[in-house]
Amino acid sequence: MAVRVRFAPSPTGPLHIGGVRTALYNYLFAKKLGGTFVLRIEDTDQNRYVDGAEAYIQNALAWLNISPDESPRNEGNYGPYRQSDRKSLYISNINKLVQSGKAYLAFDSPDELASLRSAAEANGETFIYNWQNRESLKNSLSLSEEETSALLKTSTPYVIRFKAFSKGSKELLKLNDVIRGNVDINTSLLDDKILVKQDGMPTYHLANVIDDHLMGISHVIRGEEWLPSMALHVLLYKAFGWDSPVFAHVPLILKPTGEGKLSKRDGSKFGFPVFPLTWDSNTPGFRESGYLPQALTNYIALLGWSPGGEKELFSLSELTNMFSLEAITKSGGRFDPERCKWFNQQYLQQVDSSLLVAVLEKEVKTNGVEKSDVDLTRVAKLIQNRLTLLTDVWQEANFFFIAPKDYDEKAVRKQWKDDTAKILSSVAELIDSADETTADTLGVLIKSYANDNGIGLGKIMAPLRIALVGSLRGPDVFEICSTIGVQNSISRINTAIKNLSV
RNA sequence: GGCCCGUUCGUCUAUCGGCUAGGACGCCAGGUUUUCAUCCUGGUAAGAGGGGUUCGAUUCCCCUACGGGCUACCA
Repeated sequence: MAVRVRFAPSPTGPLHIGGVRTALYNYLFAKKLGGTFVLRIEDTDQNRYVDGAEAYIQNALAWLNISPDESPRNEGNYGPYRQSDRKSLYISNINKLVQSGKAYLAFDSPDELASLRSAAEANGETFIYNWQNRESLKNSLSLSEEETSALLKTSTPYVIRFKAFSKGSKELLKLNDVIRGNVDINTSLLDDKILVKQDGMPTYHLANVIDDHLMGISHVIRGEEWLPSMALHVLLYKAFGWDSPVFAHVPLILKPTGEGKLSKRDGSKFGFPVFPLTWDSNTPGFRESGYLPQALTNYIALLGWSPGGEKELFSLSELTNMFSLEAITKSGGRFDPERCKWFNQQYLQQVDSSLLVAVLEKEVKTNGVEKSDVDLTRVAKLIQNRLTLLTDVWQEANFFFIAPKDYDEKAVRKQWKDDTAKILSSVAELIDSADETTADTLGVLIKSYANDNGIGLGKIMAPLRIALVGSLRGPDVFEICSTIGVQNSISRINTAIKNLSV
């Protein structure tokens, strides 16, 4: 049978990192087995629909290089790919279920049910709409045919419920999950879930089952929050007379503290992004925060799945080759921002420096540098292994383009001595007279000058760095000197002498 | 409360009955770099508790504890 999997988010806002991982696992599984990865938009709840969310989902997947083979943007032979466009399919199928007596109409109002629930709660009990009390509630099972059609004639609002269990039927339902193995469920404990809402729209459960069947979905890979619904879904497939797909419920991604699943608000709470792309000013994305897509997919793939072995860095195609549902972990994993950053740093060191040059070009412009002869490729190579995030670029490179305005006080106090000014002006002269100004020749020149004049190199290097950078950090001094050029270097040295010598 | 799932270093994980329990992040120390970072080397640190089964349990079973999920006319 053809492998077809789907990622089926609701367009209720930006896609968060847990959803991203579910999508990734679906993608990896499909690609590994030469199957098809489908994106279906589950927009049956019009109240929660958020404009732009669907576009966001597709853009996020595209950024991560895990775009679906079939989607609303790129339809295959199983469309439409939005549930709001599939309403007629739900209606025709649910009618079959009602006719066969496996589902029924219920006229109880939300208010009536709410008061039943709170009354039960007051007694320390739980109200469940199921075989134990459905005969005493207001529905097409308890009412006579005449009563029911009278209610329908007056357009009394109703929902359609699934008849989950009847007295005398088999209680034990054996379920299988690829990740969790066998799960036995007592179906007499199930409630009669609403399948069609008063507004005529299907609930998740109904739409999901019908769509997965109609779209030929072979494997349902989804979050663990759906595990309690698996029994209902299997029962629904049976009621329709359809085969169930294979189920795999992946564990949840937890907050860094472990208290509950990672939520949308945790990003700002813990100071890291939880969304792939920036959604608004309160919800920053990994992309805008300086993460590389391959770093994110690598980290997230390994949060809840492991190929074994001791390698950690894998490309998307390597992940694909090794992926298997069976190797997915059973327990939830905490999101660890530090580890995520480490992956990014590793990838940033491997990336082609042209990417950094592009970032540099932009930063140079936005930081108001008017004219600069500095070789951007050279700067990119010098700072590349100093970056953790792409957004670190300017912080690591600004002094190549802008002369220091302030000097690190602590460094100056420690390294700027009485004779520093004198030494540095000789160094400036030395640089000025140099025939060649590569980092190497400058290094040789200054070192031999120090040697010939009995001056410790320490008396030169630290002050020179302070003059050029403003503090004791950054790449090799001779490289900086050579990269910004002789004239720049000399002018910075003279400025420092003027500002720092008393 | 009820139902379901889970539990190996602080965190992510390996182990599919033989363990001196391996790797990675983090942290600590040393080295390289006359700066900082990178990089290298080393160190730190774990199978929730109690019962079984077995020659032998981290691994299989049961109980307890703890954690998580679900319990909507949301997905």
